[in-house]
Amino acid sequence: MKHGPDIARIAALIGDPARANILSALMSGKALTASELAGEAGVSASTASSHLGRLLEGGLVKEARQGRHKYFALAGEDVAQVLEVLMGFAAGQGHLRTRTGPKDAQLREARVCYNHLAGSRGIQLYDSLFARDFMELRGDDLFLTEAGQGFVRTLGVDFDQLVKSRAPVCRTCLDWSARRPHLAGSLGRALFKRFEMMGWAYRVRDTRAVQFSSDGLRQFNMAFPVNPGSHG
Amino acid sequence: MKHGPDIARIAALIGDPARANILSALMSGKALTASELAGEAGVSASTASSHLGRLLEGGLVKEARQGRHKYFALAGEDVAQVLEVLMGFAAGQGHLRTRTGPKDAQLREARVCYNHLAGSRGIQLYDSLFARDFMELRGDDLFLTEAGQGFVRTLGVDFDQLVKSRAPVCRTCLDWSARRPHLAGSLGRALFKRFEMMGWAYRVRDTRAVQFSSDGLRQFNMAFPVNPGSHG
DNA sequence: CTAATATTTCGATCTGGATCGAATTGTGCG
DNA sequence: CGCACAATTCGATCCAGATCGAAATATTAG
Repeated sequence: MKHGPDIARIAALIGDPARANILSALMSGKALTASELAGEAGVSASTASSHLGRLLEGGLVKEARQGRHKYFALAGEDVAQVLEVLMGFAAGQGHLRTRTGPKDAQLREARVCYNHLAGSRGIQLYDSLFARDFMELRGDDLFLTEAGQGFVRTLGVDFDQLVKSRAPVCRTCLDWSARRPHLAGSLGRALFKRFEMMGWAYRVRDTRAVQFSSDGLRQFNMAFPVNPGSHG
Repeated sequence: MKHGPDIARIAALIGDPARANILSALMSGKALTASELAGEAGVSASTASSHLGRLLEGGLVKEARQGRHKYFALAGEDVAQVLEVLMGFAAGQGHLRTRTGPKDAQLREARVCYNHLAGSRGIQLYDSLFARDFMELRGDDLFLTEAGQGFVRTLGVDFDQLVKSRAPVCRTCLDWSARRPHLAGSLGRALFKRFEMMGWAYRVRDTRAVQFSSDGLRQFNMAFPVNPGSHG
């Protein structure tokens, strides 16, 4: 009866507890098999398969066969974005599934959002890039400046490679806890991958939490300093 | 079976077509009666009432009795935010309920997001405030600079009044069409209200679309100039 | 090829919740 | 007070879809 995008369709997909659990599990960015996801969601393999079929058709997840396993992952950052915002709202509603624990604080500090860094550290990264004129807005899109491109290269990011692929390099993703944008896009993913490779940070098993090593945090803070009050 | 916020609960609320229509209708920012919403959703009064009860309990809408009518509105900007992002994703999925028409182009240009300006004009406003150093980031939050406070006063916004109320003055809302943040918060609301009062823009009946008058647009462009490539 | 494991399909069941119309309650108007 | 209209409650119906177990199918390992 109405105009506008069909939000009911996709909200209904997320609205089932089993599917929501599946999607939440995939927010870690790791691709998981159908049986693993069945376990996460607490349902039988057959029901999980049915749910995955639906999510697939709905464009929320994608599959990748690999050997005898079939791996599932979120279809893209758009999906992660939607889930982030939903989580942010649900959390704000005070309807946390489990009471707020120490794990939660860690998630606010640093976590992975599908494949890029989120949480306070993610925001720090985003702000720092702006503050140092490494990133800027042109029209409606984010771009790295010349200086910014040089900068990320010093961090070991193959920038030319990123540009070659058709995926957007810089993109905004809204933060779960702080309600502030942070850096997504292929650059966001590449940077986080570098942090992992350089041993600055690592993922906590079976969680979205990201743990910085003490030395890694120092290096991170040097690479992405914060100058309060000088956004731009 | 999992950690993290209960997104299924709220997604399920949005996931019903009738409720989604109700929420979409409320995105116009206007408060509507139960019967009006029933009409929007295309269901009987009794079912609408039931849905509204659910939405109320779920914290997505709030009610305000006024005379013999009971007006419903979105519970807050958080809700509008969630709906915006969902719409953005659904639209990107190519699952528009109706094919993209002229109306749609107008929505991209300027529309109301709950109570503040969104679309290209909303982004222009947001960017311009940054470019002219009227708004800045301190830590995780947005603030108006001294100059910015003076500026909005020249537009007729009672800034002190905004600060007095406990609601956040500046807040980010992610844009539906352009995937870029724009200004929400009580300032976003106040500014849009001023645009209406000054006759710069008016809402198109029964739509979220915002139409600028030709003179109003000129004034708007003067007040919020765009300097491409100089974000900050 | 055969065995083992992963995944999907099928058939059957069961239930939450969406829906409506009629009756009831609530509120303001005259 | 009583009428008119708004809104909710109630009772009844009905169905999409969530679920499972078992059987069928795929895929790799040996």
